[in-house]
Amino acid sequence: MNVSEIEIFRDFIKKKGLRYTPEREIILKEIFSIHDHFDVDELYLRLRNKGHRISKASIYRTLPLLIECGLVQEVYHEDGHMHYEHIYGHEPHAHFRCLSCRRVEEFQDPRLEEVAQEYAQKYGIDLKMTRFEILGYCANCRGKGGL
Amino acid sequence: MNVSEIEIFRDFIKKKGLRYTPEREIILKEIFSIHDHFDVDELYLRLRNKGHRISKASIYRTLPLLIECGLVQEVYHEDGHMHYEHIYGHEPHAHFRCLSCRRVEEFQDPRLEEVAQEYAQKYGIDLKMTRFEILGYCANCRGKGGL
DNA sequence: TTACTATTGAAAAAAAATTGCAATAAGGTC
DNA sequence: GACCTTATTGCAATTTTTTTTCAATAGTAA
Ligand SMILES: [Mn+2]
Ligand SMILES: [Mn+2]
Ligand SMILES: [Zn+2]
Ligand SMILES: [Zn+2]
Repeated sequence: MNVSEIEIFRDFIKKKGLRYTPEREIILKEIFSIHDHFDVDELYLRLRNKGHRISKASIYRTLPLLIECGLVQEVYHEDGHMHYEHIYGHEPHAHFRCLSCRRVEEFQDPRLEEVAQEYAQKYGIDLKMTRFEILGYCANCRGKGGL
Repeated sequence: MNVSEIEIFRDFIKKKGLRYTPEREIILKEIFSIHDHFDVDELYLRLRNKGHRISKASIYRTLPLLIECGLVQEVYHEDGHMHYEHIYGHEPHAHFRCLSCRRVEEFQDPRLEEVAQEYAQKYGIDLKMTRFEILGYCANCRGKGGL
């Protein structure tokens, strides 16, 4: 676990005139220890299992801050709730999701960033993030009659 | 309003052994009369204002069917709920969303489809849909201090 | 230390989506 | 058309997700 995401978060919090609390740091650290996509409930349970008594309200309040400073991203909405991932220190990547087995695969392609950059440049946009998703049936699931 | 989406939907419903009801057709027609992104509540209110007494439950039950047969798509999740659009008869397109004014712009780029096709081919995926989103601050909003 | 005020957890509330159920009606068969 | 089977409907209740309220706590600057 690198220390730089902590510095980034603290600087961001300070610059906004907010307060850097233990709860915020614990949430940040936990998120960067998850090397997968996660949702609020998973994060909450993980913290809880480690003995932390951090409320879901605090998680819901902290996530937007982490997203705003570019450390975390909403990845996809599935089963009625959002799924997240930490992104600092990772190359931007796209996601394939199987509509049947719900497997999620990541992949990269420089053309995706290119398209985003060019569009941002053309319209004077301050680009914050991109999301590219492919939905379909994986090789194992295709032909098995959909769901 | 083309008739072909109706045929597609009816064929799909029949092939699944389901029943083609007036409610389902009314929902379909209404969706194809909205030339914009919409959410469940907007759709419900539009139907209601036209005198239809279609329940939200029916809308929530019908949307997955329309998505499954490729007529409708989830576009983005914002303000805690999903937003949709009809896609039949439209070129695949990407979305830019301004994080400040929430404006949504559409644009096309053949490279996006290329990337998706190539990935699907490579891994034997039965591709159903792709979603490409750019998030950032539009030319009007940038520099105005974020939110 | 003191003062100010942002943050917290817990509970309540709000919002979104799903489900149970009795009445209805689609659509196949005669 | 009449009849039968069973999917679908609206409504209300429920579940799930997210936000908000509020009193207690605690971060930060002076
Ligand atoms: Mn990922
Ligand atoms: Mn669109
Ligand atoms: Zn699969
Ligand atoms: Zn804007």
